[in-house]
Amino acid sequence: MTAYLAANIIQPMIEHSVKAEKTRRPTWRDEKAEERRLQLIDTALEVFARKGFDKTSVRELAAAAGVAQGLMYHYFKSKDKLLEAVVERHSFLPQLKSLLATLHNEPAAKVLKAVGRQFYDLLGQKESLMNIFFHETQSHPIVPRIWRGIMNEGISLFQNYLDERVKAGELRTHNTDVTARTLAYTIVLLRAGGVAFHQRTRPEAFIDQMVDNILSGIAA
Amino acid sequence: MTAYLAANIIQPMIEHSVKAEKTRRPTWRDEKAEERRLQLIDTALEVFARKGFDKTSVRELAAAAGVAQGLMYHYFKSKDKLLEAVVERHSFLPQLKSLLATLHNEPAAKVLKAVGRQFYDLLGQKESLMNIFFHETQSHPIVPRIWRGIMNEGISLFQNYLDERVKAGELRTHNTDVTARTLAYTIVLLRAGGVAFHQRTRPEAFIDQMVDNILSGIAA
Amino acid sequence: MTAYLAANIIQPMIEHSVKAEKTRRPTWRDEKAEERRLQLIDTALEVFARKGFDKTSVRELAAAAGVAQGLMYHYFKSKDKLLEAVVERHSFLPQLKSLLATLHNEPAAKVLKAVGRQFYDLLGQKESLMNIFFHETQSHPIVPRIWRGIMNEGISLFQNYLDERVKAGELRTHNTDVTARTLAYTIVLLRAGGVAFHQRTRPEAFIDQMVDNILSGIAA
Amino acid sequence: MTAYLAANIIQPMIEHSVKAEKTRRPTWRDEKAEERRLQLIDTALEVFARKGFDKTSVRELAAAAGVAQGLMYHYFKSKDKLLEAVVERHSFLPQLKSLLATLHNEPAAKVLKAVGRQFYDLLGQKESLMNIFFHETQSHPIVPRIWRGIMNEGISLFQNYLDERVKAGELRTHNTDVTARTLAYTIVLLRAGGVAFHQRTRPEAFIDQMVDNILSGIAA
DNA sequence: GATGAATGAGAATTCATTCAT
DNA sequence: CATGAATGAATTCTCATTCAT
Repeated sequence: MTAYLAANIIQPMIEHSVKAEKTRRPTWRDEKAEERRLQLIDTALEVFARKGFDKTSVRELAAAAGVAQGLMYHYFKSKDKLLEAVVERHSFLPQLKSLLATLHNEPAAKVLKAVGRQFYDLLGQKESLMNIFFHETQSHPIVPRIWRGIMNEGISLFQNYLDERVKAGELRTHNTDVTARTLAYTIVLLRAGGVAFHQRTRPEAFIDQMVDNILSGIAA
Repeated sequence: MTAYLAANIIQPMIEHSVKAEKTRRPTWRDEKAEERRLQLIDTALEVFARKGFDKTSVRELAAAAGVAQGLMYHYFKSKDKLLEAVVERHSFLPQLKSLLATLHNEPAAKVLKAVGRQFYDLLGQKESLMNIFFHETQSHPIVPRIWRGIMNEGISLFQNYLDERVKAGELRTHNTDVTARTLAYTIVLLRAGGVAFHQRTRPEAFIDQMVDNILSGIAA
Repeated sequence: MTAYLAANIIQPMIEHSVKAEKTRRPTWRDEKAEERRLQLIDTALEVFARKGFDKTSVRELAAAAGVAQGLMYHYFKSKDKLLEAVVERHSFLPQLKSLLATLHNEPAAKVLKAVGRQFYDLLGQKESLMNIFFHETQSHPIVPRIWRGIMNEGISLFQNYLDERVKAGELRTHNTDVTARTLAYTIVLLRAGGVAFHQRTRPEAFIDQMVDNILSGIAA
Repeated sequence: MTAYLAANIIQPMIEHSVKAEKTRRPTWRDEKAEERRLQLIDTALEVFARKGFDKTSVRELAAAAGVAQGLMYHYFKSKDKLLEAVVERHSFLPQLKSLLATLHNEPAAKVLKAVGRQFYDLLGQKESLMNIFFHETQSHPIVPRIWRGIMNEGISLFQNYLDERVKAGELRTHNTDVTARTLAYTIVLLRAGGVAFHQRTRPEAFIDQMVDNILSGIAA
């Protein structure tokens, strides 16, 4: 029995998502559970974005999802882990990648504006997540980690594209990292600060003109 | 800056302590009290920036300042009001204004890089405040209000300068709002994201090249 | 012991499972169920002894036994009832009785030491149960009831033996209750406190010398 | 300010009992606070003894003491620390020592019974504490530590006395550790088990006869 | 001004127990 | 038999705030 105990007590915390028992096709119950899990995550995303992580109690989250508070802890070990699940699930890295995958061998003058707008739109769709990225960075290391992952990957892909255009002779030889970041950072703050700052230029027009500026320069 | 202080710091102090008998020379006691008040604000700035507002208890703030918790409530009506005092006192609008005041009639090619770097440095000096701007925006309306005030004013002044240079014929006619924001936003995220994103270019060089790009364009 | 088991273990099992159709030969399923029931009890004994009743959750018990929590409630109406089942099943009264049954008409000088050591060993084998006796007495009346039953019965039998030896002229006329309890109590605490107190004398030697002292006295 | 912060933040937890500020004579407020502290401890002793540590909520403790729950945490860092404070404060080691200090050079035949009874009485006065010793040993290491300290010290002193009597020629040469423990352990269980076991002999008489047995032996 | 004792609401988390599958 | 999702009450602990001294 000692061996038995050892095997079962040492790691009594049951991972409920990844079933330990070999690989087994998910039963109806498992599917329901996974559905519920996602529902809880999605609800949490909205509430966290709206009220902020610290200002949201687990009781509220449960109420928003229409379940008992205790159930939250059936699905997530802690409120912190729930936040992690939220940012992991809603990371828009895939969308960003596919957005940037279409670029190859297209002339910059033609696509930069389109890509800028699409990026701006993507951030708009992910407003709740952006909110979390901006506000909950400090206490939860996973939040900046995900955010960093997205930005670094996106900028890297974007830079590759710019390098191609340099090779193709469309752009002059220059530090494409700077260009990529200038465009990306500006669009991010355009979105995040959009509510905050009195922007006089509509975002789409802003992006177009920014691209023009960077392509042709503003010197007389 | 003196006017600023007078309007925002002195007045709330008087309000709670000696009930301002018209205008009266500050006594020794008043000065001591003001000193203590500022000490509490400065300590709070650091602790809030490091731990976040919600994660910081009044007890901790008091301990960090070396006073009893109760004393906090002599100087600030509530923890929220303390945060307001912090962002009000440390708003760097004055510094930003004076930074931009030197620009008039200077050629853009010469000064844009310098101004960009100075702005970047200023943000660096105000790192704690930036932290608060980014993280505590949601629950405390005064935070984004101040932040907005700084950005809008700064961009407006910067834009005025750019318009001058257009008039002077140094820059071509264009939407200077876009240029101002492109530079400002990028530098802000360069600072805020500096730790987060793997930036391959050193900030000073980055700013120089960004200015070059925007002035001359990157098209071949 | 069989009678004991029949009375205490078999019956509650039947009660909850197959609703005892008179007396009926146990089927294979009944046997499996009984096996499982005993496994749950035995696991619970270990875990309760190690962690304490209150500090052990049903979830942990289930995990330790390798079953789902819900199953616990098929076999035991509540966590409290499980504890009762544990102390009932592991009561070592039968062993104690058989240990004391061998004494009759044996000379005290010869057997007291042996009996003392055997009692000490028995307590050692039942360490987990002893733990429960000592720690969970308060909240669960059945615990002290069982413990009392064992002690009272044991001491009574032991006293009978001593009375015999008095009658046989081997021991002087005296209050044998006192003697029986002195030996029994001391051995119990020797065991229970063994870990706690810095005992300078090894238990076996201790028991021998204690018996010598009581038989012959320590007066010069 | 950095030094300031370092000095005050690193150890923000204020020890409230031992004032850090030099040594300063206790003010009226300090005295009130200490009184309150003791009141909370004493209340806790009773309630813990009656209901058991785990079954007692901090809410109940506060109610029993007539204060707000939050105040408990002003005086004790946690419920566990409160228990530690309880056993530390009520350790009866001093009383036990003074009880045993009177023994020197007194003849054993005369004093053993008296000391036995006094020890029994002392345990009776400390019934609540004994309860805690017996029931809360497992989860709170300080409990057995204190209990061990008392027992070891007491037995050691008692043994010294017995050794003296051996040297004085009143007792025969023998392992006095065994004698000391036999008497002590039996009295402890006499007290602790008193309620539990059907003792047929009144405690005082029991102690007298036990001492007689050990001094003179029970052999015919 | 300054202290820290005192309050009570509310937070995260645990847990025995039930029950549909 | 067996599972584990679901419940909701209870628990420990934190914290902003007040106030007598």
